[in-house]
Parts: sequence; C-alpha cells; structure tokens
Amino acid sequence: MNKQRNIVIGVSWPYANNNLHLGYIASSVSGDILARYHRAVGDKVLLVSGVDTHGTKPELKAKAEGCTPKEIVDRYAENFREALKAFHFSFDKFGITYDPYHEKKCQEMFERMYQNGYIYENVVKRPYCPTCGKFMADTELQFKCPVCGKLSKADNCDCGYVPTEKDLENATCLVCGAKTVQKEQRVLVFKLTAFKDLLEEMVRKNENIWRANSINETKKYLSDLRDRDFSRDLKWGIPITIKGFEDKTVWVWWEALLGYVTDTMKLGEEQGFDWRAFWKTDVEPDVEKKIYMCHAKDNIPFHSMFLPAMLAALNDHFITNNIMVSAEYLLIDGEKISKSSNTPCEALVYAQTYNTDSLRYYFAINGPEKKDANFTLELYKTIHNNEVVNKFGNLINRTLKFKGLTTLPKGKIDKILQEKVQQTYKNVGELIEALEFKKAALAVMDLVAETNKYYDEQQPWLKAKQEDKQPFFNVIASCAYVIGNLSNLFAPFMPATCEKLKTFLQLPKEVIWQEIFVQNGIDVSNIEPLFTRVV
RNA sequence: CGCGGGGUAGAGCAGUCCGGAAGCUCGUUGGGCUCAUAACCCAAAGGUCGCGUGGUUCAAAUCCCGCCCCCGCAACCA
Repeated sequence: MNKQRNIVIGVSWPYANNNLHLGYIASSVSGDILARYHRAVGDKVLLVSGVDTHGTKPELKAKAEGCTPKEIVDRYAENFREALKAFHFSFDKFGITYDPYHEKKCQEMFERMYQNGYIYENVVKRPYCPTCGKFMADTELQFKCPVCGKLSKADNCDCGYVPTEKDLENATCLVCGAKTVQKEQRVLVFKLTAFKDLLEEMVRKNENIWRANSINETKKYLSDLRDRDFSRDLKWGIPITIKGFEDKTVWVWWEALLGYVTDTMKLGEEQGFDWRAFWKTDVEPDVEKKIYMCHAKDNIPFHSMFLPAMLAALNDHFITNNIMVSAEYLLIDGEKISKSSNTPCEALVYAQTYNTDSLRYYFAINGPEKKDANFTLELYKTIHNNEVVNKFGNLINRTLKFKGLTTLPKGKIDKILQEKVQQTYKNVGELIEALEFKKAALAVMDLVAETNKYYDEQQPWLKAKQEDKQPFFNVIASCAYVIGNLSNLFAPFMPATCEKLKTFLQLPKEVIWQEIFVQNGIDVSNIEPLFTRVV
C-alpha cells in the first residue's frame, strides 16, 4: 500500500459570463476522476475550483442590462453550481473570486510579491476615451483592420489579424462612439521573465508527464518570454493595495489563479488542517505531494507559467511543479461551441435530459483528451444504450435478477476472473495516474466484456436446471463479485451509478481501490435496472 | 512564409516519440444462446492512414520536405 499523499486538483474556474457549457464538463471531468481515484487509494485530496467573476465582460454586460456586475455573475454562478452538482463533481471547495476572503488573501500575496521585487511600475501608451474619461480595454474598442479592411473589435478581427499598438491609434470607443486618443498610462507589471529558468526546468522535468499541447505551448512562450501586465483600469476587480495604484484593479488571471490557493486556505480554516501541507515543501516535508491542473487548451500558459511564477515570487517554499492536464476542445456536431450559435450546448440542459453518469463516461472514452473531440447526440445515445446499458447494466441484471433468484448464493469465485479484477485495479490506477483517462475507462469496460463472456461460456441457465446447484451458484457468485468490484472501478467515471450499485449489494458506501467481496445471502429481489435506455 | 494540437474503415477513436504484416468500440452482415431492459457470445465484410501518386529506407500511418483543411494561441477576452 502506498503512503498517503497530499493531492491538490485544481479545475479551471469557469468565467461568469454565460451559462456553463458541455465543453467545460468534458475538459474538467478529468479532475473529478483524479479526485475520486486518489481518495479511493487513500490519499488526502482537495478538489478545488470556483467562479471567476471579475473583468471586462461582466462589467459590460451589467452596463447593458442596467444592473450590477455582481448580479450578473451571481446568476451564472447559480447555473454553474447546479450543473456541476448534476454532473456529480465532488468539489471540496467551489469558491467565488469576489469573496472578501479571496480578495484579502490575494492582496496579501500581491504585496509580498511587490516587496520581493516581482511586481514593478511601468508607463505604456493605451487608447483613452476622453468622453468616458478612462482607458479602454481592447474589447471596448473598434478599429479598422489593415488586412481585411473591415471595422472590428480590437480583441479579435474575424480575419484573424491581431492589432498592434499602432493599429489602435485611431480606435473608436464602442461605449460612447468617440475617437480615442493615445495616452500614457501607469501600470504595474509582473516580472515573469525572472522565472524563465525555473519554468524551463519545470517543463524539462515534465516532458514525459504533460501532454504535447501543454509542453509545446509553454515552450513557445518561454522561447520569447515577456513580463505581463498586472494592473487593469477596471472597477470590477480586486483593488490593488500597492501605494500609488489604489485606483486600479488586478488583471483577473493573476487573482483567479490564486483561487486554488485561497480555496485551500479557507478550507483549512473551516476544517482545521494546515493548508500549507498541500502547497509547500517545508510543511510535512516527507509527504509526497501532487498538484494537478485540469483545464482546456486556451488556459495553458496561465496554468503552466503564471501560477508557478506567482508562487515562486512569494519566495516561501511553494511547490512550483504543476501536473498539467490540458484538454483540447469539445466540438458539438462538428462545430465549435459558440455562444451565439443555435447549437444547444448548455451543461444543465443536458443534465436534465440525459444521464449525467453516462455523459461522464462518454467524455472519458470519447472526450477531447489529446485532440478536439466531436460530440453528437446520436453517438452519445449509442454509447449510452449499447455500451453502458447493454454491457454494464445487463451484466448486473442477468446476474442479480436471474430468474427465480432472491438471495445471493454462496459460491466459489472463478480464479481467472479474480485475477482479472485484481489486474484491473492495478492497470486502471496506473492509467489514471498517467492521465490516460480514455484507456482507463476502456480497461474497466473490458472487465465487463470479459465477465459477459465468462457468463456465456459458463451457461448458468443450464447449470440452474441441474440437481446440484453449486456450479450455478459459483457462476452467480463470481459475477456478483465482479459487479461488486465494478462499483469501485467505475466510481471515478460513473459515481452516482456506483453508489446505487453499492446500495443494492449492501456494500460500504466508501469507494476503495482494492478488491472487495460481496456478502452472500443478501436479498436481491428488489434490485432495479441502473439505467433506462435513451430514445 | 507566425507558433502549438489534430486529419487513420460508415461513425467515434488508439497506434506515430522508439519504422517491421493496419487495431479498438459502435454500426452493418451471418451464426449461436435464451439468464437478462430484443440484452449477451462467436464470426465476417469494410481503410491506397488529409494531399503530393514527393524524399529517405530492404521496409513508412510512423522519419524528412512541400501543400490543404479543422481547433487553439498570437501578450488589454478569459
């Protein structure tokens, strides 16, 4: 048995700008799989995330709807919580970045980074709107694209061109329509370049652990590393407490990423443990620690560079080695998920219509693990009906609801099946730790297939008619034994189903990552199908 | 000429690092079985591995070169 490890699993914080979409579930379910697995092997696990609330978008939306940014984000936060609950995410903490606790802890950390010399002052030229009386964000500006000639938003032209500082000289303010002027702006900058060596070392160490996208994307940034702005001239954000910059707020990325840490701090206070044992090398130094970061590909540089650099900038024994679990994108019906399109992609809507456990299984075996993955309702239905219901569900029914069977008989467990079960725990555990969730889920389903095959070969329906019932009992007991173990092995992927299964088999609720046995004599007359077919 | 990920049977994907008889699941077709939600088991058919009919090699899905397409990034969207 392994020694107990301290594990932090950070799932990227969804931005409170829209309802949660299915793509978030697809790229985040890996975090919940990791959490449930690590808890099962006996590690101390903190699965943390929360609502990212600050920044330009909620502020603009609030202005458009005539309400406060907080009202906007609260609406979406509610949607997030509901959807994540429906998909059975087992968060230990799901925070929110406007929480005064998060704000205060972030400010303390930023002051320390400033004192350590990693946040410095700079002067840049930015578009300023004389009418609005403030510096405008790119998304609030319109410019004439020199490539396609169209007027477009400064943060993304349809033709793909990225405007330079020069292109924005004659930008128009989208809020009031006035021409902006270039004006010098005092900003705070985070000295990312100070951590080039540290970050390069981290990438080198993880060459065989991270996926290709995070390795190469990070290398790209490191080859031309630049310091990044720290301050923003926005109201809706965490106020900067550094002297001379009190009128500015922190660019959301810097504070949202620290949410993983502030979640842990708060949880430690609530539950009475030392949060530092999860994030720092000098507390519980002999305990093995892992920090997983689960997110989609657009989040890579922030998790692979910003967060470790900030922690290093605190100069306080922080672990600066994230295990990056970077997913690609989920496409729906071959198209990218777009807020404006008609493609229905809201997570909560799917959760209310379909089985969230089989959706999780779908994402595990067919999700955007190493490349963009396509989601179609037809494919989901096929996987639900033909793999989850027919193979897994049917194995349970044909065993436990065998004609005339009312209690689970005592029988000898088949040696080959038992070895297969033991082997599956080992394989699947290794695959999950290697971040190969697709192979892990398939390996469990393979055990199901193996057991269905065993069942067919044994022909228990013939054995049941013999005078000596023992051979029949042996088959049923062997299959029931596998099913009991499937309630552990499938638990990271289909937690609610496995919980129900444990209830049927009168097993302890706790999922453990080792072979278990089902008590003979238990009543099986009331067992119901775990799944219903989807039409 | 920007950078990264990807393009493999009808569908969804492994395999590519480290070259050595094209694999998996579903679907389709045929057979077996009757315990089970018409579920389960066995077998078969189906692919010139995006393109160049490019280069290297005894041998290329895999290495090299060029091109096309999809997704992401491109530093004030997050």
